[in-house]
Amino acid sequence: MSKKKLTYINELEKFEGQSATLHGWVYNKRSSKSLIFIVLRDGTGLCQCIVNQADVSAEVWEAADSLSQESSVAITGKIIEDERSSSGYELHVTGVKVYQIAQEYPITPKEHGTEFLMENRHLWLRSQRQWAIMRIRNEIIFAIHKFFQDRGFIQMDAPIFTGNAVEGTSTLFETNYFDEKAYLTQSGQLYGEAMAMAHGKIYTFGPTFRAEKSKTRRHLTEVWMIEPEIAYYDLYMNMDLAEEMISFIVDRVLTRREQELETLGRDISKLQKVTNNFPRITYTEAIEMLKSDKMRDMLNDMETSRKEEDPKLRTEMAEIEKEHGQAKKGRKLQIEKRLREIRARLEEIEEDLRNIPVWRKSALEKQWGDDLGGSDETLLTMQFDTPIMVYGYPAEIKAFYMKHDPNDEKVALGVDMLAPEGYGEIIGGGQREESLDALLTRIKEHNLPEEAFKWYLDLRKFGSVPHSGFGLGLERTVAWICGLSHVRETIPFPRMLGRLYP
RNA sequence: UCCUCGGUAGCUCAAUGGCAGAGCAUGCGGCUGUUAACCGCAGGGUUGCUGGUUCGAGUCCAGCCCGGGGAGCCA
Repeated sequence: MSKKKLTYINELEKFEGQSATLHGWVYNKRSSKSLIFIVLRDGTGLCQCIVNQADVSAEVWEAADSLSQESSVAITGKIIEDERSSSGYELHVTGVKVYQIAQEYPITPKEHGTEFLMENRHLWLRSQRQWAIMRIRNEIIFAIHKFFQDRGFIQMDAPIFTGNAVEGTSTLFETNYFDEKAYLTQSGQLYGEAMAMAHGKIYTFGPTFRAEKSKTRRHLTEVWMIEPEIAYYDLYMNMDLAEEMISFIVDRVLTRREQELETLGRDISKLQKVTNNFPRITYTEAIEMLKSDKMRDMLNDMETSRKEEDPKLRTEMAEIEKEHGQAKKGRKLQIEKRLREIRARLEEIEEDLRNIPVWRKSALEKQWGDDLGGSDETLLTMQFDTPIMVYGYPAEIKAFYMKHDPNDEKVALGVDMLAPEGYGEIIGGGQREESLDALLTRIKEHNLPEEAFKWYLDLRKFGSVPHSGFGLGLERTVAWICGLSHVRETIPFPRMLGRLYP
């Protein structure tokens, strides 16, 4: 006896001319007197199903007519190639089996605001854009595993509960662990180092938590991090690895998820430039770039172009508002959509004009020793087409475990990778301090409890070796590759300040 | 925590201090190839909350609540 199998929309070409049954949900329905068009969604794609009253029984017609948006249904019919269908195929219905008629589905085929969509995240995931993003996220996750597994890395898991605040800087979520204080991890790195001493090359892949009250398009409180850690790697080998990994991921997404990128309207040419040879600039060079005349000119140009754009948009707005009164229905909708776009852009311009002086001040007055802010990172990445790597930060602003440059004690061998197009830091890492004495000194300098790091210090007592690693933020990577304006759309159920539901 | 913008029908948005409206969604009717289909009719409101100014407040003022994105911090 043959096993029962389902037919999916993404394999319809195999069934051309044959009868097939699709199981899914009603994405949209349109009808005239004797024709009903059902756009069916089955998780693999969309297929338009046509019910012709002349071809079906009264029962089937009534069943089709009763379908509402997101009703669950099995539809049987002949698969026909047809240019009028977006997928290239459509189904001429002969049978309809209703599983459930959906109540009024809240997400209508219309624009919605973010607050409403976030409240309905559990349903929003069914929408086309969200569907495409999740498939790209999956592709990125799979690419990361493939990249490391092909290179002999062992995936190991760091604990999520930790007994101490690792770097002493970030705000962590505190939990009660059988009457003992425990924190949700902000990084698996220290444990990664222990695992690398056992297996040579390892990577962790898991959730990390930050309790900081950041409300921006780049922040979540729960994010997934990928943290490779490699024995006998120095900073430069570490940078080579990070660059190869990012190039590999982007290439996989470009070749295997082209359709989804198109659904998102992503400018693929920008991703095609991401093929190794990322610029590597030292922190000191970055500071010089920020303080340069070129940077000043660029900011002035930005300000001028925003100021010129503003009146142009206002003129256009006045013109189409005037036209709106006597416009026909279709044109009216078009005008209203454009008006919303213009209003949104005007708000952006207003905000930019408020921010540019702040950015200019931050960049031009930057001193060696200052940390780089979000705007500084954006300004730096605007000079390049690919991600860039900034390395050799002032030791003072970096974590205690980072190795210092033997040639310059003030410099730490840390590296950040900044994504282009303003997506900010996607990777942070570096070479770790392998000397027991140096680590003990740093722990004292940072006022950290030596006792909590006893096991970590053991790694420097028993066969300590030079080693390096980095952490990749999955959500920011997904946001960048998908070209999204906010990280909240990169994870099925985002956790952020004020958002614990659904 | 600070700065800034916002909250009007289920949803997206209008409304000089002067009768709370449109589109979508829903229900009913019409239409034989629709692509956010279209056309007609109908139902649908504590204008975030509390107080104040005013003959009169969605609109002005104060406080609070909720949300957007920016600073700090970070992936």
